Amino acid sequence: MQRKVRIKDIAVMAGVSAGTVDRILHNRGNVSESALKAVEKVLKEVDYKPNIHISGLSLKRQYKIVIITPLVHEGGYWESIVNGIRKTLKAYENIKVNPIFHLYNQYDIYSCRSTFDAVLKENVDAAIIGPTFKQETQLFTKKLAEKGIPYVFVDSEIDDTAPIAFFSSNHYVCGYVMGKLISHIIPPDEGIGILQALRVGGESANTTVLRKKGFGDYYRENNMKNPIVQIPFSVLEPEKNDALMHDFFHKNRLGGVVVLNSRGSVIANFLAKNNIESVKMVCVDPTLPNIDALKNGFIDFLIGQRPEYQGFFAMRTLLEYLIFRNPVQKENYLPLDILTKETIDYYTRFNDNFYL
Amino acid sequence: MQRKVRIKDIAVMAGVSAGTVDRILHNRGNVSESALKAVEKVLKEVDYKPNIHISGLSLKRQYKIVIITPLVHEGGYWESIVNGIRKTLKAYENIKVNPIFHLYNQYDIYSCRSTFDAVLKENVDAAIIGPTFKQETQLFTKKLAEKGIPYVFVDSEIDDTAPIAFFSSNHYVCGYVMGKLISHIIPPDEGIGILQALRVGGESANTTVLRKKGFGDYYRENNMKNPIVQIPFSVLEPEKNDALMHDFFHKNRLGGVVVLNSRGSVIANFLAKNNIESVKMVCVDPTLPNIDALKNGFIDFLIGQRPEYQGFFAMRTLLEYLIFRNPVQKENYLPLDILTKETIDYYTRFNDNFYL
DNA sequence: CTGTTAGCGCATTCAC
DNA sequence: GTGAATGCGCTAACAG
Repeated sequence: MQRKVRIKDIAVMAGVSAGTVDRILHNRGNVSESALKAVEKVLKEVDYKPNIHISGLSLKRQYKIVIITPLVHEGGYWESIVNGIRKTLKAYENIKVNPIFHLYNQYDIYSCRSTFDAVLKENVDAAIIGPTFKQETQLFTKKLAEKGIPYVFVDSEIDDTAPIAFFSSNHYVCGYVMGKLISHIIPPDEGIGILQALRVGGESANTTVLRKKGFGDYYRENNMKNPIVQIPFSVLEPEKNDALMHDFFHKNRLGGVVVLNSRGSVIANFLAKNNIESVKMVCVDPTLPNIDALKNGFIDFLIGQRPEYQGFFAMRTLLEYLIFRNPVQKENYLPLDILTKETIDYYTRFNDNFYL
Repeated sequence: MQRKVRIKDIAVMAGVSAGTVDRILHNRGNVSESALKAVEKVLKEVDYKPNIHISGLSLKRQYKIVIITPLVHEGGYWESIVNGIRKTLKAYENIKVNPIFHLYNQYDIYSCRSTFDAVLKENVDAAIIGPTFKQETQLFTKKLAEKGIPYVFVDSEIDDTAPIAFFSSNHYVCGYVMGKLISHIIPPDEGIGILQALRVGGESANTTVLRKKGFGDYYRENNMKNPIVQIPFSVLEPEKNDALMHDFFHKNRLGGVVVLNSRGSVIANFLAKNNIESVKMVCVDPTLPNIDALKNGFIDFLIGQRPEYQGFFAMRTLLEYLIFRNPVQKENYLPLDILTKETIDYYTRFNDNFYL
């Protein structure tokens, strides 16, 4: 139980004052070469860990942080991410941060673009980005980099960008596991329906593409024989979906459905309404409607991506980086949780109560 | 973004000094009736949330907390619980606590008894207990209660005790889900082997009994037809197990094995050594050997109980209770994580890195 | 460039 | 009984 080393201790050991140590720790300059050397020598010998809460207590600086995400829906995936971000702010209440939330329509590239433009006009200290459109995000982050504004990604990463960190699940593995799970619960000869959303601007979300690849690889590696069929579906014209699906399920006799985006409940509800109980489902994201479908037995396995933690750690990492400029771990893949009817309640209750 | 209310604010509102408010908040007495009323009135109007970090900063008191658990093994279940406890201590470093770890042999009731006796002789402020033997624990906690020492359980709860809280998974549901998983991966006619450990003192661990009940209920509710066979196994005479199992697997042709305690790797390793690859396995607890077996394909599904979080929240709850005497939530069931070969790495990496 | 000082929110003296 | 003063570890402002 040896006492923690404090700034004061370092000051004594280096033969300088606490103020000087603080200046060095924060790279505030105005320090002589000799003082710098003496302190750095001590720092190498001892393991100094600043106490972030106390630090924040006396820190006058306020950090302006933008959070840019797709539109948040109640009980949805992005709400969980935002909740996680808010939990960090609560847990580190001593640190003064001014969070600014910007939401864009993830199915409309123009909405995303104008949100990015708006952010660039503000003067922010850092950004948390939930990306959807690859090129737009690359352009945006390039401008952030030019301004020296650090940023982190949540949900997924984007090629050719330089975030200080990203927090996401491995979407490829997610799809791979979905393949495994569906293969466990339907006979090897029955058809599997796949759902994939269509976006304005022609791009399919990066995450879905990766999941599809994972699913396909599992399918091939394990010599699955189930016929694969695409389920037609439109996010922008939802009124057409019911007819599309009626037609589809009339023509196709499926053993199971795999939904590679978070909209599994749409299919599940369709099946429920039409009393089709034989179709097994594997879906992503414990959103409220998905949880309902899981509990009612229309979804058999649901994959969770710990969105609260993505948000929580993204904000926490950003704060620690802003305050101490410590190097941070860049790649952060969160667990993929396999949820069933039996385990879902414990899962959600825990996520609701976990604060800190 | 309204400013947090501080003790100072309450003092002004109630027309008293900060010292008086503090005395009232902590029930230290020496307060006049009129001051008490004025402050309590204000407290009802505002939502005062003390900042635990700053509180600890100026708190002189040191808390002596015993942690009583079964022996800790490297990469084992109980090590994770202890790690979680340590993480709380790190996250709340401003709070001065003197943790005392007591370990007993969970397969020997006499070891447990003498550990409890030793603890009763010390003067502690609170206890975290990982219970195994029902009666012993009831006797022990009764004595703690007489001394007014608060305690919390991790891993499982014990009937007829009054902990301020317990943190465990729902072992019944765990067994139930294990039944579901094994039913997904073996044909309906193949045999299932069940493993259950034997203990000195005749008692089988409470957790295993509950899991067995859950498993049995799933089996019956779903009209499973697989023959069930007990696998002979001894923890105290491990040298006999190899011969026992040889004999057993020679006589029985199994489709799968369900291990209701954390020793699944023992069977998995046996199967590996004897090149028996056709037997599917569902086990509990991502201990290092179990993780190995999962990755090598000898275990197919592993159930995780978030032991780190059990420890983390147990200690955190205890500290908050000791410092603020706030009411705490008593029942705390952690999630049951379903792990596979594909997801295990993300799971363990996350648990290793989660600090706070 | 540097040491000293005040103050963050809170608990704890110690005079009054 | 009570308010004012002190200190926890850290940062910021200021005087030299």
